[in-house]
Amino acid sequence: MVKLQKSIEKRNALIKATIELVNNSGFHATPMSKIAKMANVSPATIYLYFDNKQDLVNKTYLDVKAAYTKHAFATYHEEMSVEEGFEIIWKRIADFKLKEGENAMFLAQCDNTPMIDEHSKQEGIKHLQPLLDLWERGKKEGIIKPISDYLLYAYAINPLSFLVVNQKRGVFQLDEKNVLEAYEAAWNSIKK
Amino acid sequence: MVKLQKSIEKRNALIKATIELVNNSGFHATPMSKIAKMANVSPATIYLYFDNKQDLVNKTYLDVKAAYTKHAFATYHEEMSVEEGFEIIWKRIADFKLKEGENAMFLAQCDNTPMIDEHSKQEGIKHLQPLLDLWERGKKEGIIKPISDYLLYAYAINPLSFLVVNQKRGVFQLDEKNVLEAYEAAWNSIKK
DNA sequence: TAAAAAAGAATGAACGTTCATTTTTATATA
DNA sequence: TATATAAAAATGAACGTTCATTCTTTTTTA
Repeated sequence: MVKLQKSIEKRNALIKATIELVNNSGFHATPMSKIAKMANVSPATIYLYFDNKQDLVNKTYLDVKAAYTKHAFATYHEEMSVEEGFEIIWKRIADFKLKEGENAMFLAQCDNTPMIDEHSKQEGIKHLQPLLDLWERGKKEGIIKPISDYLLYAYAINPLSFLVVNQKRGVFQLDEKNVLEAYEAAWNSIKK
Repeated sequence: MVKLQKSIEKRNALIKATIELVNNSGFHATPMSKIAKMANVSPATIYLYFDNKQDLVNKTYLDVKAAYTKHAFATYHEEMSVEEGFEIIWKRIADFKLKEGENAMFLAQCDNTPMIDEHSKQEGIKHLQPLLDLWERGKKEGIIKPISDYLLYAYAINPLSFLVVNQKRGVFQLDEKNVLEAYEAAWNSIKK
């Protein structure tokens, strides 16, 4: 009788390879064989860690989304004022997108294609609850415009994805000055 | 001796089928055979109109992008004030995204994946020049923040894509009230 | 030493594209 | 106006390749 323990490093290598290859070629244009090669693993081994290709990309998506929101809320706590909370979260998100461009680009692709199962997408959305709660509080206190969460998200957070994707493509350079200007634009668009 | 004239209706049917199928399944998951079937055409016929699958999707992208910008600038002319010009263009873009959700969703997928050739993407960007010119003027007149065009685009225009994509997925409903609120958010984020 | 993990080769299905052939179209001729 | 004809347009079947997944065997681990 032996304890079941598949190596977590191998799983991580597979996730990492998936992100890089899907970023460069898209989901259906990256063969399992290539993912296996990049992770230094046999194609058959992938199936010890994931049910199939779809399961691999779903789990990759949820992993990255979890890392993203963990980073976003790391220094936030509910005792903060709405302004301070928003600034902290926004800047942590910007920080994630800047430092982990590959991950951010992968999320953008997932969110704009039919690549990920609807169920996994719904799971991913749940991670953002603390931000929605903060907005709820901001609306109650009359600090944030009383409009839909989707509108708030569209103008406050989502533009960062656009910037990161275009930065990765070499069209645009995000730097500290840009980030401050972007923060100001974000706050101006949602504050009352 | 006979004049060469391939039917434009058939080409349009192929483009339309490509948009719908790629929206639902993604580029690599839509076989040429399916596109052909939806356009009521033999698979081989596609190759009379396009070089190959990649060419088909590139041309589809440029067609949709051209329709998008034509719609956006239809009622704009350079004699307008910056405020008026921006409002007109912004609302025309919103109108396009609302009325032609399929097209808007297709553009969002193209802009966030490696699906389209880099060269075709560059071609697509050129269509937006009138908007960039307007911003240039707005910056000179001190009406618009003196920041990068990408930042302006990210906060003024791009959020609409997010809204349309999420609307199509049934998560969110865009209506006239929302659109007005979104316009206000857009203008607040870029005005000086 | 026995179960778990991993490997590489094999399998069968799906797909983009091409090929050989048929159908349509527009004009030239009677 | 009716017929002939040659090029263009369209077709369905076929080809060769690629890929996800599975199978059998080997290696690792405790």
